[in-house]
Amino acid sequence: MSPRRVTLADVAKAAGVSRTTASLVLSGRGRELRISQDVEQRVLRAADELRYRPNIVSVGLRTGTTRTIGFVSDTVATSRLAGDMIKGALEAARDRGFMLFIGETEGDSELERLLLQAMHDRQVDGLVLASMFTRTIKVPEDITNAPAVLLNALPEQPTPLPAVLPDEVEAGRTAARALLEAGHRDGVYLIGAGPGMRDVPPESVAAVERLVGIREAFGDAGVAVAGGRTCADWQPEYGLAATRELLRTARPRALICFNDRIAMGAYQALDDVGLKVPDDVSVVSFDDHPIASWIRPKLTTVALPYYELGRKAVDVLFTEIGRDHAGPDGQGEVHRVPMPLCSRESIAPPPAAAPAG
Amino acid sequence: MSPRRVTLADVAKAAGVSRTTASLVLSGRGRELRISQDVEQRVLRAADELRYRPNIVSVGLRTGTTRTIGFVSDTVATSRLAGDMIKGALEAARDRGFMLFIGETEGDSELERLLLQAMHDRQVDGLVLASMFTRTIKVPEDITNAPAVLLNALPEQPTPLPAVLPDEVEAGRTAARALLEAGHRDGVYLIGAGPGMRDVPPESVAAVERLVGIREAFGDAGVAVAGGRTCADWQPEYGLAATRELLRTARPRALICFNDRIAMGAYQALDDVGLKVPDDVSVVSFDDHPIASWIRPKLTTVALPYYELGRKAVDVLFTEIGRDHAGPDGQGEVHRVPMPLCSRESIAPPPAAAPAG
DNA sequence: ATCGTGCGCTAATCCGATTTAGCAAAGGAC
DNA sequence: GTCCTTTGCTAAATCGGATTAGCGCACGAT
Repeated sequence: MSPRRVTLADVAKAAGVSRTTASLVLSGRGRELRISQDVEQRVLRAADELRYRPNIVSVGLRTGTTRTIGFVSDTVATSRLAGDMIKGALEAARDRGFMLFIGETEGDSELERLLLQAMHDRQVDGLVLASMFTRTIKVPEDITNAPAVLLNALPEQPTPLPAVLPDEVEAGRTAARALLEAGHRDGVYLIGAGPGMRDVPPESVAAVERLVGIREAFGDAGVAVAGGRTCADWQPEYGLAATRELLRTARPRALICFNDRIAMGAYQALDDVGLKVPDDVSVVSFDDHPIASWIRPKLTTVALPYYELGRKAVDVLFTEIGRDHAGPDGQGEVHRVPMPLCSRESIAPPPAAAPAG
Repeated sequence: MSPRRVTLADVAKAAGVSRTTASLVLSGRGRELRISQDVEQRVLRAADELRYRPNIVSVGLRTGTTRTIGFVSDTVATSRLAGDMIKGALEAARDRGFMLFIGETEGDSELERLLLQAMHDRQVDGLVLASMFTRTIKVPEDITNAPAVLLNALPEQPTPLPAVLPDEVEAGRTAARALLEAGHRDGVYLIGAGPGMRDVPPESVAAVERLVGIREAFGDAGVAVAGGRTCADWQPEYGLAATRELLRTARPRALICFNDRIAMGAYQALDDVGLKVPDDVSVVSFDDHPIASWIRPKLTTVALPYYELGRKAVDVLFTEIGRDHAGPDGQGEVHRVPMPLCSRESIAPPPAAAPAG
């Protein structure tokens, strides 16, 4: 079918030189090894005319580098949430002429082992180990064969692997400040976790860190959080239930929902009792899920910077690949990516506190 | 750092045989080439003890097959909608010991060219060309170098490439029947396209085919669609606007929304005028987007079978890879994947037609 | 003329497998 | 004893590049 691929030998023949010379010229080492201008031009022209492209498989075999990185996740690739993470990784890789292998473990460590093996069999130059939601993971042992980076995950035990994570603590502060700046000082309730540091779902790094940031910002402002409700799962129905429960005993002025889906449930609960967002109750949330701009009024939320996380992970991976992989270097660095506030329509000054502007 | 990988030569040495023999045994051709039981056992044991795994890069160079397929899309991978398509493809590939390269073109044909090149440079065994939403695409010429399949896309010009698509026409019938079976015969309106065959957004294969199915099912039942509204974009806000507009002049009994986001907007419009779903107005939709089960009442919708689409595409690709790539074989086959109805809470019998059950 | 020295290029090896062709030893026929 | 088979295994070539070592030539110095 397709005409055979053009190889270095073809180029060499067309230029009337040896494969060695052609290789030297094309790898830019012609000068260094004293190839004449004339020959250099001939080779370059031949390569161009024949549309020569080096076979990366061959290069991979000889040099050990395949210009390929593996992106292994529990279920990120196919999570509707974090596709942007892949996108960021994809583009960062593309910028450097690298391709991405994608693999999913679904949390199954046997699958993970197999997947990492398959990637090593294909001589990937590096690995990104990603998690759909921020959490601590057990770093598989086979990892150390190639440079690797944790994405949206922290190692259970100390490892030399660097990690890239959203700056959740600062996000917590950001959310809190958004309310404080609107003038809220009373009746601020949390939905999804809190108010105490122990009221968090297990395994959720995000919950803990967001809560830390929230408490810190309010603390600094001398404001006390009025209360909070945990949710078994951060889904709309649980947000709805938690908010309903809250409304039975309290009259909130503002809600900090721990994610947008919870906020969606909260909207429904508020609507049920005739409370208007943001006039009666302000709502701020986290993630910037697409629904945040679909529900009305549009939700003000602190965005998870998926795209940047993906990019950053690959960037860090490349410096890791570049590094001399000499001795054990202790603890991997943790990179925090800022979470920007998406100001929309769900925050207003509290009714009582709306004097002359 | 990591101990050097175990190679075939290591196994051969450990078993006290030549690399040839080791290769023969491990590739299962030992019997055929008269290798003795004794030697066979020695090789097998050595390979096992050393945990030998063939280097796929090397195999790729020698045999030309890399057990890798490329998944090229406009923006599927990172679309929150169609991640399941990747998942299906990933799992189908994994079942056969294949890995997936992911690439996005973002509709840029130059990027596409580069990406396909990069994949060929890595000797992929086959390609999936996917589109985020069903549409016709211009098939790049470089494609013919390897087996390929179109996913969620139809070729602009006839090609020998097979295509895998959701069965949208049948989905249209399914949606229509869901209403008919609930007893709806009057006041059925379409939101997003229709009622005429010319009232469809450009480029949207889904719109046309869904409309065909809807009209057919109603036609067969002797029922006339009461009317329809097109939407410039199938987003909630346009669904909201279109439904509002409709409500100004009509009193619908049932709505067929062309996707779930439109339905979300329709819900809002109905809510605004105090109409209850499904008691006053039944709603049925397409896609089974996550919000379909988040909004209240939960939306009955005809699901886009993303996961199955991805699986099917890879399955078809494998038969394509298996085929003798001999002569030009005319037109590629079109595979349609069924779209199942997700019955939830948004359909009820029309008020007048709710007699004794 | 002889030797040394750059210059400009190439032969040969390697990466880790697969695959073809063929060799040495044992067994059988005559 | 010779020749032919069959058996059981291996040497060598190959895939497409990168890389090391070194060859042949021209030129200048002696």
